[in-house]
Amino acid sequence: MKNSINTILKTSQLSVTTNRIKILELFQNSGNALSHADIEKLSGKHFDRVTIYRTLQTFVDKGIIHTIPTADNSIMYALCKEACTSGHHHDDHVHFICEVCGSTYCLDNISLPQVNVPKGFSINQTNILVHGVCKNCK
Amino acid sequence: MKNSINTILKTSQLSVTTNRIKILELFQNSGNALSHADIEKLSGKHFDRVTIYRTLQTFVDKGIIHTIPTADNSIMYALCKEACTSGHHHDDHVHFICEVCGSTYCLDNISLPQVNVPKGFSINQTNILVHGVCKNCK
DNA sequence: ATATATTTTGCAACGCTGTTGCATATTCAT
DNA sequence: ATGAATATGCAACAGCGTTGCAAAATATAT
Ligand SMILES: [Mn+2]
Ligand SMILES: [Mn+2]
Ligand SMILES: [Zn+2]
Ligand SMILES: [Zn+2]
Repeated sequence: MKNSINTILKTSQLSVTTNRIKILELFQNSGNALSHADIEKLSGKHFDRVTIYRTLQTFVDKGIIHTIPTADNSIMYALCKEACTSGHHHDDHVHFICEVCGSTYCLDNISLPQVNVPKGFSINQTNILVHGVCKNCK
Repeated sequence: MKNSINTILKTSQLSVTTNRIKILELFQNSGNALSHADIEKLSGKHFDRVTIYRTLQTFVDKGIIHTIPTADNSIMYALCKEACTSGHHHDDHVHFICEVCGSTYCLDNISLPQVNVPKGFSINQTNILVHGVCKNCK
């Protein structure tokens, strides 16, 4: 496990630091999306707030994680499962937020629906956010 | 026009004030969605920042306007066109953000696509945000 | 129309989230 | 091991939104 984290960081041309290893571990162990606040709590406040912001931004830039816009204007982050690279994300999947447990899921196995727009409009990117109850909470 | 604004406010059991009339006029004249910052600019800073926050929140509570979550974590507001009432919104339509002019459209005439979720998940609400180029900018 | 009660507004102060500059510490390459 | 490059922590700051409270505006009753 720690080996694969090493690989992820090195192939992204990032220094391997305690901080980055710990944050990547949190994502891998969680499975679901995490917020900045989640990471602060889960890490036991061992590293600085600013460092977490910078680490998350770096990971997004490198295509290691992607952001998930939410209805309450917080930002969630989740590991990229598809072949995302530096500056080129391919995370076009539905995101699901459970109203009971609060978990945010990346539904990457679900087909993205076709969205219709009026004549003259053209689509570049589609974000779909679904609220409901997850399978663990039903 | 001012008469219909009067009606909107009174049927929502709200006092008719200069402030609320002005903000409703801005929405009616704009046609597209507005942010808090937009309103501050358009109103010429004649009323307080806090009053705008409270007015927007009141309008949302009363079912006069609805919020639109955006990918850059700002909040946009738009007039409710469907029969929204206090505490019960029915604004299930696609929102479109033009990457050229920045306008946010409520596409209430477009059919909402069917989103598939895995077995065991149930849907309560769907938010669809489309980025692209609008008909005025193509 | 006037007086009273209710609601709204503006101001000041505050909290939360995220950012930047810079000196120090850590990691990397030789 | 040494020096260069990179990452971190700290402090300070900015922006956005919230709250308490007194003054002003609006609605209601007489
Ligand atoms: Mn995702
Ligand atoms: Mn809308
Ligand atoms: Zn759940
Ligand atoms: Zn446009």
